[in-house]
Amino acid sequence: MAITWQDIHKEALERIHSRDWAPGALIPNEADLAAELGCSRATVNRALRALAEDGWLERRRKAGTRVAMAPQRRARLAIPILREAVEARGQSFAHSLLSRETEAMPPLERALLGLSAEAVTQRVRTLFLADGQPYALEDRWVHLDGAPGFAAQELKEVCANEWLVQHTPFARGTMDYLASPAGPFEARHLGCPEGTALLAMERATFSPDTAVTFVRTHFAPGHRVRLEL
Amino acid sequence: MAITWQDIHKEALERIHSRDWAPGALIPNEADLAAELGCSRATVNRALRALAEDGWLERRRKAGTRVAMAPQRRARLAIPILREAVEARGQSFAHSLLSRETEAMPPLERALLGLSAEAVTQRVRTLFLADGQPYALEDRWVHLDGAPGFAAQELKEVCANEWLVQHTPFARGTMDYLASPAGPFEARHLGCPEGTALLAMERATFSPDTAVTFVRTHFAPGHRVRLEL
DNA sequence: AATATTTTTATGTATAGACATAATCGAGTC
DNA sequence: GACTCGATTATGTCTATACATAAAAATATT
Repeated sequence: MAITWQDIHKEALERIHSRDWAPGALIPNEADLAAELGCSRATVNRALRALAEDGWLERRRKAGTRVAMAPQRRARLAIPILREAVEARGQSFAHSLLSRETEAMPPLERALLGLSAEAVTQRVRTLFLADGQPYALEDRWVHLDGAPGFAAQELKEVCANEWLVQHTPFARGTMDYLASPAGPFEARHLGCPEGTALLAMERATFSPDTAVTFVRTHFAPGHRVRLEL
Repeated sequence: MAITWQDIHKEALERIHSRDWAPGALIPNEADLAAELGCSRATVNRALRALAEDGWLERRRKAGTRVAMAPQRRARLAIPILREAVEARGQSFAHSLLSRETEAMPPLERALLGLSAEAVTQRVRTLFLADGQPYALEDRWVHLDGAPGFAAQELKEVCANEWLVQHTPFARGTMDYLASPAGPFEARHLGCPEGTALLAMERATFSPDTAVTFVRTHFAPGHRVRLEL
């Protein structure tokens, strides 16, 4: 077959790696590259666009394409779906509902979701186990108006996380990672001393219309989030 | 102008959000969509491919395109370049070299980089300041064979991080986030009590040929990493 | 010299048409 | 039923061409 855009992609990456195209330098324009490499401009465009999306190149109309000063500025993170993360390691997955109450959100969390004090929310706390060992402790508030049907749902089989993923239209959100010392609650359920440094994740989720849920998850001691670059 | 791929992208996202195209369901093929929406198949392809890259759709040859069961499974993380992160918040950026010695890597870190015990490495510790306040504490090993010129470099003006980014061909690596209690060294330099829960990042970097560097960075208390979904 | 206007140019994108490729489906076979 | 194998089909990609658009560079105007 003819030259594929992957060929061009590979060739360009090699030129970047070899510093033939040095960081900050302007590279030849698409038309010239197409002529040099023996393919159409569209193919070159496809390859260079992919490299730009991954942060290797910076492109601007008329100004041309240059190698990024700090290459590889973006990484993809697979959003953890707890069940999959656990089962991918060949461990058994289980969860147990610790508590579920209709409870107003604290002002701080409420502000993050942009909800008024009148919004009705439910607090659900769940412990996740991998091979019977504590894996993560989830503290979740669900905005009932944003998740119709949630209140009526038993959470024995399906955990809150999975129910929401499958039943609410998801649009956007934020996810923060931070370190947090274990409080009495986390210490008891994760089986570690109070004050242990734990990795925590805070996630706010919005449907196209309104806020849906805010979660704070504490992971068991030693947990890591890995990104491949 | 004619219909753009962004139009199709938006239209498709709306159909997903409205559950007109429900999770798991098969959507019409490209040719049909092109006919329905009044554009060429290439335009539809561009839009659907973008949605697939962001995790909204799953595409397979012959099998067709379906809405992902757990939509939005990937997030982009902007890899922190400390100087940029600090300056983006309008704060002044400074760094101070705490120590620099030729020192063998501990076996654990060495194994991560796949280096033999003979590899010559330098250990560099740097404190980063934002508006004069401690921001992050970096503990770095540099494999001198993988970073030619590093040993001769003064690190007063340019910090190790920036020098390496600009002078070594970068290819791939891993990045882990974890929680770690402050030891005496971190406590002293970050100005917090020993045992404080700190967010830490471990990063291994490889050039096309060999391992380049391993870094462990402890961030000041309260630090967060944010991902936009 | 500062400012406004035009020209130029590299990337961005749409199109029709063609072929490649993977995977499913169904027909025929054992 | 289990299997092989070819037909079918949806996505993947390349091509050539055309025009759009942003922004830099050059030019004209004040």
